[in-house]
Amino acid sequence: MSIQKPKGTQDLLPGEIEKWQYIETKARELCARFNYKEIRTPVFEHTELFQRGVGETTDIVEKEMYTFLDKADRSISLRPEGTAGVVRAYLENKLYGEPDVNKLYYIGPMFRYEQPQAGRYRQFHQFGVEAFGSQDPSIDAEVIALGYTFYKELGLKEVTVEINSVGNPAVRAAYREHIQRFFAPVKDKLCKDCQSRFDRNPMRILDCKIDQKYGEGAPTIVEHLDEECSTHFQAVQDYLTAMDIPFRLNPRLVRGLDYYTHTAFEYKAGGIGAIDTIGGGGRYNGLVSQIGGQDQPGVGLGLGMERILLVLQSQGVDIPAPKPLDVYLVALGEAAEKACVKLLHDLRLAGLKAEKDYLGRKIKAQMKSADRYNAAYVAILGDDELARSEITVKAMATGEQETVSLASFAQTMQSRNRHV
RNA sequence: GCGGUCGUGGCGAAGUGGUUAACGCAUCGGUUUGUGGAUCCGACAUUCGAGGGUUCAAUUCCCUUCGACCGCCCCA
Repeated sequence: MSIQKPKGTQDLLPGEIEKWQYIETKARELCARFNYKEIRTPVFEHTELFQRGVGETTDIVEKEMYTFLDKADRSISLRPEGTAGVVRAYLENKLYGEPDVNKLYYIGPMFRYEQPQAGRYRQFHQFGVEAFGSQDPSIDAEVIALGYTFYKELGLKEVTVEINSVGNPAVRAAYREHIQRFFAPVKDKLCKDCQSRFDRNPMRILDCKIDQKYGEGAPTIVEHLDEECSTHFQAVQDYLTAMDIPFRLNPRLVRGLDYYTHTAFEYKAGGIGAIDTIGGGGRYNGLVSQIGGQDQPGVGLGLGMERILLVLQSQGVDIPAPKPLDVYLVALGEAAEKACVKLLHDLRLAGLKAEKDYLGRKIKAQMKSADRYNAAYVAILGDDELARSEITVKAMATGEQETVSLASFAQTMQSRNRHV
C-alpha cells in the first residue's frame, strides 16, 4: 500500500457509516423540535478569524491549527471549532437584523493538529448549536438541556453535566488578581506549563492535574461574581432544576477557549480511555464584537461525534440496523440475466430494496449472496419460468415457494413486503 | 511536541538467521447439470508497512522513516 490516509484521519466505511447517519438524523430531529436551523459554513477560513475568535493564548491557536498560505499568500486555516465561523457568517449575512433570536446548528468536520489517541483525531466531527441575540439565562439552560437530551435520547447512560460561571470581563480581571496573589508564593513550584499560565491565563492553573495540590483552598470565581453574574448563574441553575436536568457545580471548570462569559459547561462520560469530556459549551457575550460586529450576546455548545460513538459502544448501546434487502433476483442463463435487468429496475421503481448478481455466478452462489444480504425474498428466473412468463418467489425465512406471473411481479413483491 | 507498545494474506493470528511462511475465519470452486444458512474436499501471501545496512543468507539483527494503538499536555 503506497498512499495512506493522513495521520489522525479516518475512512468511514459501510458498516460504520450507518451509525453516523443515525446520530446525524437524531441531531437534526432534535434541532427541529428545539427550533434550531442548520447553517453550513466553510471548513476553512482566514486564520485571523480564529486568532481573534478562539483566542491567541489558547492551545488551539498556539499549536493545534492547520494553517497554510494559499496561492495568493493569504493565511488560511482549517476550522478547529465551529463557533467562530458561525459568528462570522452571522455577521457577514446580517442575521442580527432578523426579528427573533437566531438559533442555529451545524454538523461537520473540525481539524486540530494533535497527537491522536483514544477519542482524539486530527479530523473529527462536531454537532453544535449557537443562539444569538439574547442574554436571557433561559437560553443558556435551553442549550444545556438540548445537549443533555441528545445524549439521553441516543441511549447514553450516566452523562454528567458540569457547570460553572466564568463571570464577565470585569469580574474575571479582579479574580485574576486574586488567583495570582494566591499562587504567587508557590509559583516556582508549579509545573512549567502553569508557570507560563500564571501570567497569561492564571485561571487555568486550577484545571491543571499536576498542580492540584497547590490549588487546594484557592479562591473560586463563583465567590467573586458580582450581582449581575451571580443572578444570571443562579437563574440558569433554577431553570435546569425546573427541567429536571441533573447537574454538578464545578468551580474549577475552565474551558479551553477564551471567549466564554458567564455560563461554562461540559458533558462527561466514561469509556474513552483517558478522556472523559464528550461535549461542552458556554455563553460568549463578547465574542461577536471581538470578531468585528456589533455587540450581540450568544451561547452555544459543541459535541464530539466520535466520542459519542465511542461511549455508545463501550456502554453497549445498540444502534438500529439498516433495513435488509426486500428482494434478491437470481438469474439462470443468459436470457434470464437480460430479463432481470428490467425486473430489478421495476422492483426499485416500486419502492423495494432489490439486488441481483453481477458476476454470472451459479445459483448456489447467488443464493448465498441473497442470504448474506439477509433478503426477505429471492426471486428465481430460469428458462422454464421465462418460457411461461413466470418467476419463482421464495420466502427465505420459511423456505416456501410460489409462482408469480412476470406481469404482476413487482406489484406482488410490493404487497408481500408490505406485510412483513 | 514528548513517552510506551506494535505493524505478517480481506480479517484474526503463529513463526524462525537458511532450500515449501502454520492455523482459524471469510471468499471462490466442487461434493448436489436450477435453490441459502450444515458436512466434507480443493483453491487462495514470489511475501512478512516502506527504505537502507550487517551477513554467504533476513520476515527474523541494526538504523531511518511512515503509520496504528495507548498515555502526557490540552481538548471534541
